[in-house]
Amino acid sequence: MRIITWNVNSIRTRLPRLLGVLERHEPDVMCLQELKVVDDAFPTLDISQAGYHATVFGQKTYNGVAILSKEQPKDVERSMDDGAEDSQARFVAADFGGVRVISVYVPNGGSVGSDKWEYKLEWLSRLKRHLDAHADPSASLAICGDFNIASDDRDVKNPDKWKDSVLCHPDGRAAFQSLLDWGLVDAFRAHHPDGGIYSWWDYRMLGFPKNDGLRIDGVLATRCLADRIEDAFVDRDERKGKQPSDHAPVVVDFS
DNA sequence: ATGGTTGCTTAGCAA
Repeated sequence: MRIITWNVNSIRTRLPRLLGVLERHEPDVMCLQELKVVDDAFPTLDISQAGYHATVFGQKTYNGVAILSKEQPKDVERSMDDGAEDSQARFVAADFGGVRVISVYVPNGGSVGSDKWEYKLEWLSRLKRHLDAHADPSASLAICGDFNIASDDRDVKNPDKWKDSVLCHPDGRAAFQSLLDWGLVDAFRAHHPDGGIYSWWDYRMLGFPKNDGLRIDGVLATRCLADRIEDAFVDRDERKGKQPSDHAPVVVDFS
């Protein structure tokens, strides 16, 4: 089973690239973030012609997540079901052949100490509580997405530059660790323990040409799934050329 | 300490 997660930063602008990724990598499941369109504007027909179902939780202008899949989704959820008031589309989940897959777009956090920062930490603790209430660490579960957290400095090209940012702050890293402690393995980390492979580069300041990157996208898998990791890589070529997303797709294969 | 770029929406926000 091949799972890809990709923050496309606008499905409208990225559709040609997305169709290319589907054709080239043939994922069984593809988690998307930052669609920036409402459900009705999602290119369902193009995705369908490419051979994929689309489970969409869209939003105008900001956010929006989806799961594309060869198999029909079952038991779709579009919220963490915790009764919280949340106007932001950042969570969608479905079952595919006995594997529960969640596509998440964790809040960026703006700047440390801001309202957006508090929202990020609260959102992460809600996700942890969601797992406590609705998931089982001994079942097959993969949380895939843009976590907006580089969990340690192995995932940061220039740690000194980024150490005080919302992507590397200790409070965010602690929240990420509490997800792992619940019973998840960072699949990409497990396959590349040395780090030095990144999934996001700022559009500004020549981020990509200088490889000033961070790995903030990934797949968190429960143990039974993580035991079956066969391969994990970043499709760095997708960050090249005209109109790239600022994120590259992260691919993980399970036997 | 600021600013740099991209996308959505149309001057300003979010990332």
